[in-house]
Amino acid sequence: MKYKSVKGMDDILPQDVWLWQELESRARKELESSGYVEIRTPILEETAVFIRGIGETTDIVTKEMFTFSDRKERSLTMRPEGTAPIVRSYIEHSLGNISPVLRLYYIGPMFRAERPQKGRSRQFHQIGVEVIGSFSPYADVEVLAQLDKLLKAFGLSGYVIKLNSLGCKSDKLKFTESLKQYLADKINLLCEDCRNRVGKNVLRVLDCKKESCTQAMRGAPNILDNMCLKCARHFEEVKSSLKALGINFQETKNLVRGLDYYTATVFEITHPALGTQDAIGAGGRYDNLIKDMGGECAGAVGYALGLERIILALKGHAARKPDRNVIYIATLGDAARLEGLKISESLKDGLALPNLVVLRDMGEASLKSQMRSADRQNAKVVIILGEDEMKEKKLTIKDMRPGGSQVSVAAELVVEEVRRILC
RNA sequence: GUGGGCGUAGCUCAGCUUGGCUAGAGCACUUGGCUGUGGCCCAAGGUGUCGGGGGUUCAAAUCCCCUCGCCCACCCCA
Repeated sequence: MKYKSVKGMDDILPQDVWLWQELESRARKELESSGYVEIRTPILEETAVFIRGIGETTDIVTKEMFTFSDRKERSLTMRPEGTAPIVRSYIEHSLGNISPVLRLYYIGPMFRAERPQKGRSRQFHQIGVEVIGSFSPYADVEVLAQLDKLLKAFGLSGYVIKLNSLGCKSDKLKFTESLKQYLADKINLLCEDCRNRVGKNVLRVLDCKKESCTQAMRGAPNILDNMCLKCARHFEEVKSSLKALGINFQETKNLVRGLDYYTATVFEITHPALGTQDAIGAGGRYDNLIKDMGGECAGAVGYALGLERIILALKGHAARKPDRNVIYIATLGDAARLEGLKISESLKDGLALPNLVVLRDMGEASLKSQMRSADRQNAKVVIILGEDEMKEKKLTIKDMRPGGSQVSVAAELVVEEVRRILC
């Protein structure tokens, strides 16, 4: 085979695409009915948007971005995530003027140059939400409640919402320092990865699964103990409101997010069906990002869902492929073929059927093989137009469902007759 | 970047251990049996770089070396 798709970038084939369309349309319906509006930002951004936005020491920025120079030596990057571009757009177009609290959503591909594995590819798709313009804990609650509802709308069950708070910027800093101090004389007890993490992102040592590290972390300082009163209250408010709404969550004190911009509330949705990449979605607050990127100070919360991972989690009890109402027009001869085209147009115009699909045969296949393909396409009705029918200005309409019969009607009456059979 | 597994028909795979007939099966696809009627049944239809390259051998899908690709896991993340 000469050409194949680029590593980690997969085709979504015709036989699978319905599920993607189904999930996307459910998401749009769900989110728009709650006042979210879609935003579409470009695939490419100036590299600096991500360095500033995600954090220059994060793994995403240091080793996972598709970055290249254009013809004028500008450094461009294919977006590895959706939040930084949206914040860029928010500032660039003063979107805060639309309304003090802006609810945005996006659906689209993201790109990270990682080694592919189950639930992880180099081009993957996210559905994400950003609420910009509020520091209130109720924004967090609204977003989480909406997220829970969206997952249910997808038909998902068995997922777990993990919740934590990192505290505000200065809390985070203080906590990072005290962790480093705590670990200063324990470096030798940690695994190789964690020794690295101490300098780069100490918080990650908290969720290392290695026995030796978990041991060493016993007695480590707690995030909650290092949190300022305001952040502690914020977190309490989020938790009690979620409980009041009946939304189940697990408080997970070692939950840490890898992107630098997260502050205060952070969360992650995991699903057991996935394998080791078990997060189907994650998000949190990013109260400093907008200011850090050059905008006015504004609070914000958001999350992103990995569509590929949602689909993996859905395997087994996936949504049913929607039923199509297929009408197949079988023709014999050139004149009939033209007439068939006209009929298919009048059927599409005249029949107000949901999911109506009118198929026509292209070539000069025998009636037998046309009937076969009609059957394979699950046609409910076949309209046969041959020489006899042309001569008499009539049509044969066959009901393909088990026990269905076949009638001959005048050409002008097709729409009516098909409606009688199908409706 | 680091481990491990796997590459034979469009798909799922057998054959490889112990080298040897024209490299197979099921599914799918096309056509026909039924010259204008689907599903079931029957029949016929394959120029497959046996992932690629090199080596060993009279002989390689099969053994050896290299390489590429895919998958799973680490790392990281949605």
